[in-house]
Amino acid sequence: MAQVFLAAELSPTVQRRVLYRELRDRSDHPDAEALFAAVKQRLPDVSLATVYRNLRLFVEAGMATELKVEGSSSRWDGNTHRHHHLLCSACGDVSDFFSEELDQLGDSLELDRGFEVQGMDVRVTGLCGDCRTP
Amino acid sequence: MAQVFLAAELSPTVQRRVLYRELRDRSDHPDAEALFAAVKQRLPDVSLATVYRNLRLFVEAGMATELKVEGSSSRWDGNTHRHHHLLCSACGDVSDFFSEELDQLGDSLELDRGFEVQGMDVRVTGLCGDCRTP
DNA sequence: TTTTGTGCAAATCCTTTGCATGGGT
DNA sequence: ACCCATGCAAAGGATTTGCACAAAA
Repeated sequence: MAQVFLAAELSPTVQRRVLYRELRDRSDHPDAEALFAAVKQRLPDVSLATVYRNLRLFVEAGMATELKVEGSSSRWDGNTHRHHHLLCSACGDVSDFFSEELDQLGDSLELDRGFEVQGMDVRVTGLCGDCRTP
Repeated sequence: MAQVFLAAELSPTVQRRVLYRELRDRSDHPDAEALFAAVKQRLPDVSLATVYRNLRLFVEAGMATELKVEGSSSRWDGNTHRHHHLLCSACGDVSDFFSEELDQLGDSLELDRGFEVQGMDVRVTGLCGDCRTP
């Protein structure tokens, strides 16, 4: 993990390390409050402001992504590999999915207006396994 | 336009008709403030609350879509045809694009966990024509 | 006259910021 | 000592809500 902070030119404070580890190790795209609660278990005095401040820094450094979805506050994503999202319209759950074909198609998209592609996020909405058959 | 309101079971008040028309006739995915300003030209006494209230109703009725993008307030989209979005990371511009292949691929996506697909929004980020070569 | 929609203002939620303190080098 | 990150509390922006009045049925 040390290299990550080194590369990002961010000093690896305890708060940052605990926050980053939490974000990286879970795949449920938590919001700031959830991360705050998790970090607080280890660092009872941490503040919500610190969580927000550092999430912003992580995003700037490419260590994380902000995911704004309707119906909730921003979700945060520590997965830096190319991937896309499944959004459950019933429970609000967000999960990752990967698709070779989609990525290839994305790379070769013919876009008019000379748009220069930097990235792509596919959001598939629907019902997750749990919500489909209760 | 009357049928749209009929189908949505929304009474076609002046405010709603002006707002809907504005939203439907522009493709720049305006935010609530921009729509408010536009509607105000015709209805000087309209309130921002009415704009927000009705946008929500439009979305519930499937007449519009909310588009939460980072770095700005919610954008609203009156295009009800299947389409995707180009987001310019420089100027914040949002535009539509269409792709047969993408839609077909989306329809046939093999998703594990028994996810039942309802819709798909592809967000391509990058530089729009204007920002690419200034 | 009953219902429904509106304008206004206040409230709420999420996120950011200013500032004094504390920790690390 | 210096600098940067933190905690706290206050500020800020976007959106929603309560309420009294107006419009429509």
